[in-house]
Amino acid sequence: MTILRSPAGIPDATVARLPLYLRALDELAERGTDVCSSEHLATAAGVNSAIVRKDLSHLGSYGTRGVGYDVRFLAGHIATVVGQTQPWPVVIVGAGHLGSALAAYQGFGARGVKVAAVVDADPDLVGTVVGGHEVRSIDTLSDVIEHGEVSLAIIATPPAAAQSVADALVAAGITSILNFAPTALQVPDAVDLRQVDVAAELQILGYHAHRRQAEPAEEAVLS
Amino acid sequence: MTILRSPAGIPDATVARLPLYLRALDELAERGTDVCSSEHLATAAGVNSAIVRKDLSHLGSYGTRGVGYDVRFLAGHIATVVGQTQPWPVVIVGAGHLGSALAAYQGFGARGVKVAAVVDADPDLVGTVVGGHEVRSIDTLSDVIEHGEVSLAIIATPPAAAQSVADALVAAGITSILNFAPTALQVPDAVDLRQVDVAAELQILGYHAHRRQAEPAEEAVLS
DNA sequence: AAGAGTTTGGGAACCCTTTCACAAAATCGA
DNA sequence: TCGATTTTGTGAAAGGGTTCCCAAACTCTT
Repeated sequence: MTILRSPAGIPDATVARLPLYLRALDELAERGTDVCSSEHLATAAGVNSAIVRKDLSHLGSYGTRGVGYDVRFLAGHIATVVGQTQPWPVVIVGAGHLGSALAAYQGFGARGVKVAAVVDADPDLVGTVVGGHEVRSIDTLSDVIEHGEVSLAIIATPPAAAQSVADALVAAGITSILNFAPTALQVPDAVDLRQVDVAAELQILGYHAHRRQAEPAEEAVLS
Repeated sequence: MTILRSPAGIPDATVARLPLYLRALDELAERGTDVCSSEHLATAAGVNSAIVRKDLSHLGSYGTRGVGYDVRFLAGHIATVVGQTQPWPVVIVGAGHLGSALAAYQGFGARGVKVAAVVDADPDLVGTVVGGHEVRSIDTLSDVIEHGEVSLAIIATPPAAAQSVADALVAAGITSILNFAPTALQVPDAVDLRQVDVAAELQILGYHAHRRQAEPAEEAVLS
């Protein structure tokens, strides 16, 4: 049996926060801030300062004690670490409501993501334009991928179609998939799969809301 | 300073998986499966069986050794635990591409979520219909909330507007927010905030893809 | 030059989550 | 009825991640 190592380097939890730091740093840079403390960055990123320092220490020591971090330098360094020196080209599979919304999203550019293609199985949608991208037939998927146009894929199809789309993506050599369809996809270990499930997020919120209602607002601890 | 307890009961990691089990169980029930093992459910939910058993043990002992779990019964029980006996009404703030896509999403009903209202600040959008919901003015937000129409809120606005929307939601008494805007919102401790950041998800995938490229496919461990 | 004030980096403790492993409880076949 | 087989439920171990805390390193003021 094969075990997929996650060899050297950066803990998963840290990797998941690097994009937040990057976003926060870009914002700070735009506002003209040259240097920021871990406390400052923590607030901007929505986490606490201890975790910022620990996370950044995994990337090496780029801060100055008594001063803080150089905003532009740190942003550049994180961008390098996450491989964002060039925009990542992504293919969006599914040009329904969600796929169209993603295709039209203007915020990708600043975050190192470029929509390279939008494909759909519905002949009526093929040829239409969403967010400046002409929808191609799903039959062109392997061409698009194998010609090196894309390295990341987003699945925005109905759940029933998601598994066969995933199979096609994997067959064409894609190893990174972001799945919006609410279904558990089966992919090889070597493929990196992330899931976004909006209904599940709401249900999690619902659980806590439900408990708050049930319980008579228990006492807060500590003076 | 106030500390928000997460008092008795179910670990956060388990709560986050309950919606997946619920979805998987509903699928199994539709296919006519009456009983399933932890192994079976694990495959359907995309996790491993040890975790399924541990998670379900937090809800009480509802399985039968040597047999498995009653699909319908377990689904009903989980639905009760997550407070999904009645659909949760949600308000969507922002009727742009993403807000419209969410408003039009047909899958919420089956997952215990009901879109109660869609609001936007743009006068040109107010009065239009998205996914069967007439867009109301954002000025009606407090009315909608205070009249008990909704208990969950989705922010689907541009990042610049997100904080003021969050403030308005909190002022109106909302305590559960799902934020799609790529910005760190500042809310009171008592408010439950979850974040969906599509670009960040892609950047995380990018990091791993980047590493795969860089490293010459290191050896697998174990024979 | 020296002392006061800031802020990083990282060791150590703590906490949460996952995985392991197996006794207990059920079914089934003979 | 009994032994073989299946599968749950759960202690215990292992593994990560977060938080705490403080020495070290820097700036600033006097």
